[in-house]
Amino acid sequence: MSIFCPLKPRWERRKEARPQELLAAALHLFVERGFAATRLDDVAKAAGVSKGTLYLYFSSKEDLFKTVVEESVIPMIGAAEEMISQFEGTTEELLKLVMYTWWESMGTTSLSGLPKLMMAEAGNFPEVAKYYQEEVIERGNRMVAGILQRGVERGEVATVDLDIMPRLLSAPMVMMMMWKHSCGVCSVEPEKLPHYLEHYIDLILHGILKRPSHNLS
Amino acid sequence: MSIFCPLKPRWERRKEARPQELLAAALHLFVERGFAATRLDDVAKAAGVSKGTLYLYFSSKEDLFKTVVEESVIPMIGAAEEMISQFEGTTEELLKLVMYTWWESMGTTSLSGLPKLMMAEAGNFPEVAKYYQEEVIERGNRMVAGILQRGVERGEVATVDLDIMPRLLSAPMVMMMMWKHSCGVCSVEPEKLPHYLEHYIDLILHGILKRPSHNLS
Amino acid sequence: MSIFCPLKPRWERRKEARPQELLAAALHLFVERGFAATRLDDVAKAAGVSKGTLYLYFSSKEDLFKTVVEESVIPMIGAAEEMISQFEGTTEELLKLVMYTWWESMGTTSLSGLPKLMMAEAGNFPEVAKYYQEEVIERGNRMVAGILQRGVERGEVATVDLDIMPRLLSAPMVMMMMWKHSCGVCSVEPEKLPHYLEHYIDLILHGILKRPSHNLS
Amino acid sequence: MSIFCPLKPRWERRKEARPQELLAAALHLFVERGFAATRLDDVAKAAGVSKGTLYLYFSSKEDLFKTVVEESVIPMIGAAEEMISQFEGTTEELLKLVMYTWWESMGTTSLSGLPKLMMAEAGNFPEVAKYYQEEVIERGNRMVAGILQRGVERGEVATVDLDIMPRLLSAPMVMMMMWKHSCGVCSVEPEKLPHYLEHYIDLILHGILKRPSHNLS
DNA sequence: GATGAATGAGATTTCATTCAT
DNA sequence: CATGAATGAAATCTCATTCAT
Repeated sequence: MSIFCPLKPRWERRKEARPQELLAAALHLFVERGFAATRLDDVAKAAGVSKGTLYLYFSSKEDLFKTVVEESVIPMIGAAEEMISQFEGTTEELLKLVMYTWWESMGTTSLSGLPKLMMAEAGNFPEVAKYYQEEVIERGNRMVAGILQRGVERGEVATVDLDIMPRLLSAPMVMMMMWKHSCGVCSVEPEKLPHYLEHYIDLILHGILKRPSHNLS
Repeated sequence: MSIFCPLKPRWERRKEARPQELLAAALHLFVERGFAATRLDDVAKAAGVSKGTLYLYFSSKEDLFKTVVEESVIPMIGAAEEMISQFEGTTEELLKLVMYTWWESMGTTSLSGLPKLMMAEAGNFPEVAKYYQEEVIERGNRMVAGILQRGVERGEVATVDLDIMPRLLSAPMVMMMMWKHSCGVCSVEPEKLPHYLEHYIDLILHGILKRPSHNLS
Repeated sequence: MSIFCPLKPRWERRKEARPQELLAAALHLFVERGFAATRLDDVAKAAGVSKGTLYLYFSSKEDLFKTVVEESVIPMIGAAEEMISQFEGTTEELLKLVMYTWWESMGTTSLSGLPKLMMAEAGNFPEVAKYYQEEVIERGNRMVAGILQRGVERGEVATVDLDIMPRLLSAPMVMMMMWKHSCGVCSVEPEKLPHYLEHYIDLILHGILKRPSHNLS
Repeated sequence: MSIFCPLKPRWERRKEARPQELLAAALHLFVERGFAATRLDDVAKAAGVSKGTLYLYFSSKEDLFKTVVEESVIPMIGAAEEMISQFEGTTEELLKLVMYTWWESMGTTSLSGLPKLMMAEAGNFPEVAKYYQEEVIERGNRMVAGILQRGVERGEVATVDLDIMPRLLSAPMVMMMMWKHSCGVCSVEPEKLPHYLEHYIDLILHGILKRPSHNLS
C-alpha cells in the first residue's frame, strides 16, 4: 500500500481475476466431459483453488454452468457484424473473410467448445439453450442472411431462401468446432482444418457439379 | 452351470435375450440427457421393468451404454452400400436417392440421436468412439467418396478432394439429426426439415453463386 | 409365500415398519440435539439403517423434520377431548384426571420432547410451528377452556378469563416436559415429578375454585 | 509480548475490550435460531464487523456461545436479592413487586431469550447448562423460596413445599419469556403479556395465601 | 428370472477457521 | 487491529450396484 506500489495488493488483484480463471477451467472441463460428468473437485483443481472457493463466486454447479455459457457467448457477437456492415468488396471476398475470421477467433480458441456443450446440454438446460439460441444462433443466422441478401442485391448470388440457407452454410463450420472437441469422432486432423475450410467455401460458392459454361469459357 | 450343461454360458444366453425395450429406452434417455445425467432408475421405468432387471442383461451402466451404441450402429451400415453399388442413373439422382433414404431410415427414427450422443460422449468413452468412428463415420465417408468417384468417372462431377468432400457433404445431414435432439438449439422446425434437405442437396450440387453460363445457356 | 406362511415376507413387513423406526429415531435425536445439530448419519445409525435408506422415505432432512412433527402431533389430540365430553364428576376430579392422563400418556413417552423441539425450532420452521400451534396448542387451550367453562356452569369455578387461563394452567405442565429433555436445566428430579404434579394441581385448584367459605362471608 | 511487558496478556486485554455489539448480536441470533443454525457470518454482519474480527475476541464459536451466556447471566442476579432483603411490606406486595420488576428488567429485554436458548442447548453444552442452572435457576429458586418463607413467618402464606413451589411459580414467567422468542408457538399476543402477568399473579396469590374467610369457617 | 429395499461410495454444498494483507 | 478470500473437514444428498425374497 506504499506509494511505491501503485498496483493493488496481490490477493486483491487475485480476487478480480479469479472468476475468469474459474470460468475458463469450468468451460474446458464442461466441454470435454459434459456437465454431469464434470466434478467440481476437478474444476477447482484445474483452476488451482479449493472446492469451497468455487462457492465464493457461484452459488451452485448449475449457476457456474449458466455463467460459463453467458460469459462465453458475449465475445461471440458484435465484432463480425461490425466488420460486415463496412465491407465493400465482392460477396466471394466477404464470405471468405467472414469464414476465416470466424474460424480464427472462435475455432482456434476454447470458445469453439461451446457448440458441442450446448448441443449436449440443451435438453437439460432449456433456459440456457434458449439464451444461446437467441444470442448466438439466430444472431449468427441473421448475419449470414445479411451477407447473402447483399450478394443478391449486388447480382452476385442466386436467389436463395434466406431462412434456410444460413443454417445450411454454418453447419460445416459448427461441425468443425465440434470435431475439435470430440476426440476423433468425425474428426478432421487438426492440420487439415484450414484445407477443409477452403473446400467448404468453394463448395458453397460453386457446388460440386461440373459447369457446362466452365468448359466453354 | 455344470460342465455337462450343453447350453451356452449364462451371460451369452442373456445376451441373446436382451429385450429391445431396454436398449430402446436407454438409447432414448442417453440421447436426451447424456450418459452421466441418465439414471438407471429412469431407464428401467421407461422400459417398464425394475432397476434390478437391468443387471440381468447388462453388467454395468457402462456396459449398457456400449451395447446401446453397438446395437444401434449395426442397422446404420450395409443397406446403403448395397443400393449404391447397383445404381445406374446420374450422380444427381444417386445423391438425391442416398440423401433421402438416409434421412428416411435414420433421421426419422430414434437412431438419429446417435450422432448427438457420440459427439457428447466421445471424450468419456474413447473405445466406443473409436468403434463408432470406424463403423459409421469412416464407412459412411467411403460410401460418399464412392459416389463422388463414380460421378467424376462419369464426367458429371468436378474433380474434388475425396478425403475432405465426404465430411463436408455429410455435415448438414449430421447437423439435422443433432438438431432434432437438442430442444431448439440451432433447430429447424421439424416440418421444415424436408425443405432444408432439398436446399441442402441443391447447394451441394450447384453452389450459391450465379453462373454466367447459366444465363448464357 | 407358501400357504403355510400367511405373514408377509420379512423384508416386506420391514418396509412398512421402517418409517416408524426412522421417525422414532429422528424424534429422539431432534429433541436431544435440535434440528441443525442432528446429523442424518446418527439418525440412520440409531435406526439401524444406512444413510441412504433415509432418502427412500423422506426427500430431505427438512422433510424428515416436518414428518416427525406431524406424525408426533397426531396422537396428542382426540383422546382427551373424548374423555372430557363424557365425564360426569366434579371439576376437581376432572382436572386431576386430565392432568394425570396427560402426563401419563405424553410426559412419560418420547412425545414429551415435542414442546422442547417446537420451542427451539419454531423460528426456523414457521409453517411447522403454525401447524403445531393450531393442532396442539390452540386445540389444547380450547380443551382446558372447556373444562373451566363447565366448572363455571356447575358453580364450581370462579369466573376466569377463558383466553388467558388455559395458557397459564398449561405452562407448568409444558415446563415439566421440557425439563425432562434439558439435562438438568430447571430440572426437577425425575422421581419428584409426581410430587410436583400434585402441588401443581393443588395450586391450580385452590387458586381458581370458589371456596364455600367465600360464599358464607 | 516480552516478559517485561507490564500489560496483561493479550487475551485478557481483549476480553476487557470485547465489544458489547458482538455479544448482543450473537445473543440475538443464538436465541432466534439456536447455536448450530447460527452462522458466524451472520453474527459478524449483524454486529457490523467482518467475520475474522470475531476471532480477535473469541477463540471459537463455542467460546462465543459460552461468553454470551455468562455475560448475559450476570445482570440477572443480585439486584433482586438486594431488593427483597430490604423490603418491609406484605408478601402480596413483595411478590407483585418482584414479578413486575423481573418482567421489566428481563422479559422486555433481549435477556428474555436466555431461557429459550438454554432450554434448547442444554443437552449440547452440559457445562454451560450447569453454570446456568446454578447461577440462575437455583439462585432464583432460593430467592422465591425466601419470599415464601418470609410470608409463612409473617402468617400470610400457607405452609408450602419450599423446594417445589418456586419452580412452580416461575414456570409461567419462564414460559412468557420463551413465547416471546418462539414465533407464535404458544404465544400470547405481546400486548396481552401484562394482562397475562396480572392473572398469573392473581392465580398464585389466591392459591397460596391464607384466606381470612378460611379462619372464619 | 424379476423385484425393489438397502447400501455406501462419491458427489455437491456449507461454514467454522485461518492468514496474508 | 481489522479484513475477507481461501480453505477443507464435515454435512447433505444421489445413485449405481447388490441381494434377499
